[in-house]
Amino acid sequence: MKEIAPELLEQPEVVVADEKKELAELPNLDKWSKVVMRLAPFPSGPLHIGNARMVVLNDYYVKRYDGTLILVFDDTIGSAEKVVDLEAFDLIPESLDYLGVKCHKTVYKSDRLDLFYKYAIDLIKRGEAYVCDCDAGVWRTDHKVKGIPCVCRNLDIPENIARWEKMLDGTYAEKKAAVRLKTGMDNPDPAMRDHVILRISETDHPRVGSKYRVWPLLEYSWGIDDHELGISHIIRGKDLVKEGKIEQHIWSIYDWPQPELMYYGRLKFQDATLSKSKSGKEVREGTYYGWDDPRTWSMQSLQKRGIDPDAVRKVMLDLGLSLVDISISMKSVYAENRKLRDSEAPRAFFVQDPVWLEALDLKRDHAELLVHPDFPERGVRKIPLHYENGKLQIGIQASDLEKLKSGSIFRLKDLANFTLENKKTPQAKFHSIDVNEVREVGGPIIHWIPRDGSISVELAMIDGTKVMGFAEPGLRDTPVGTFLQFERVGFARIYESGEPIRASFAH
RNA sequence: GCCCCGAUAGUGUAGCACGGCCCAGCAUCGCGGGUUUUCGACCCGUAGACCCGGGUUCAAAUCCCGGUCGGGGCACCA
Repeated sequence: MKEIAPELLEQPEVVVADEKKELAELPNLDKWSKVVMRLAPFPSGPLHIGNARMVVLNDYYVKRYDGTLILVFDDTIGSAEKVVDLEAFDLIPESLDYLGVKCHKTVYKSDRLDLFYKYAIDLIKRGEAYVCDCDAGVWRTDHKVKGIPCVCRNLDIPENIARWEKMLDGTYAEKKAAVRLKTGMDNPDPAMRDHVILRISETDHPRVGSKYRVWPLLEYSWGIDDHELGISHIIRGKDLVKEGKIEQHIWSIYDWPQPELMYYGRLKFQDATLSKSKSGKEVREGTYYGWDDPRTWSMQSLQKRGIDPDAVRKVMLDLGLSLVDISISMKSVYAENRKLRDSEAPRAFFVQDPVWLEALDLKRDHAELLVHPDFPERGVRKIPLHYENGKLQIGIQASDLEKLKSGSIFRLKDLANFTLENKKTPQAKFHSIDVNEVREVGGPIIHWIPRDGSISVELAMIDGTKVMGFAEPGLRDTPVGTFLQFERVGFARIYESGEPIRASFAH
């Protein structure tokens, strides 16, 4: 056999697939000496879970090819609806830190107006752009829709330069003139006909004040900057494909190398409403308690809840680069988080709004429970039991008491089995120690806390409400920042010590 | 109205550029069972999809044509 067909004896060299499913290669890598990508958030607040796709995808590829990642604050003047918020310049880097994203360089669009002006003049001189003083509404109905050029389009270059000066010096008021790029009035796509690339705005800018009154539009500023910054690959949402086409038009005029454009579809969460403007309003008005309020779905809020950034990254990467609009559930993030963090999370008892139960005849002075059921080597937690006149007060969840029938047997987890004597004024009598006694009859095993020694806990829920309750005494010594599991309640993270201890519910 | 894009199980995704290895893989959810002193974790099993119609071909999830449905753009927003 060995001589006839030795290859059959050898173990086939199975190519072991990478643990992590790799995304597709970036296109045309050979065209570029280095992968350079950029993150371009509009600074109106921290990054939220919906922005994570853009961030994670770009960061992933930069890391994969050892490239450069540039953070570019897209802080042009915006509009009445889109307003730059100064604190976002700090909140966004904070969000990125959480996600483990490292930007090699930070750039502000609002620092680059002179550059945009320089190219604007050049474009006008080349006859590729013109200053249009038509009313926006009239231009839309009479020219764009019909594909008919307006008179401004055919004005000579000196006249256009003169008009440009008038835009800068204030002769033209807001909305009275704008620079249009000659993308073509005969373009079959009305969206592509001679788009405005610079316009007048007298609004004060939070960073540069009233220094400039002519501001670029996104597609123009990027047409210049993607080249100036040496960007090789662009990954962005598909709502920007028209802008991409306009950028390509600009790159063609100058015969610049064309960065690779890639788009992904819209991402919605079935169980989270994402609105940065609404969140901003609620934070300012104090309805939300801050940018780390879970209702903002900001990175800060996820961090506070103890969501591992790698859970977010994993989910985002799993979505890939598809153009389809998708709707996913936060449950997938939670599922990943559980995988990542369940093993580290110590267990504890927490009872919300406890009802007090009098436990009779128990002859133990403490309970011993495992810190983590899967890792007994991590030791035990002790819950001391104090008796007053031979009586022991135990707090249990109202919903658990409700399900119990008088006379039935139940177990206080890791302590003992009891028979419910009285439900109205809750009283239970010691039945037995062995867990099997309750298992055999299918009785419930519930969590509990002793009245004496427990510590009060405020648990911030995902819907913004805060619930009060008590946790076992040992929680006093649990460090701030600990991600733990309240048994039968869910995972949470302690973010503040004291009385009460404050924790944020994760999932 | 005009232009562009997309369509694989409940949800998401792989495969589609070079048709056969795909009676379609993976994850999650569902269901059943096991284990566990949690409604957590773990283990085993199970169910579930190529939008429709035509064409090309020995062979189509993959190519072509037509349709349907869905999304986006048509701002002096980003």
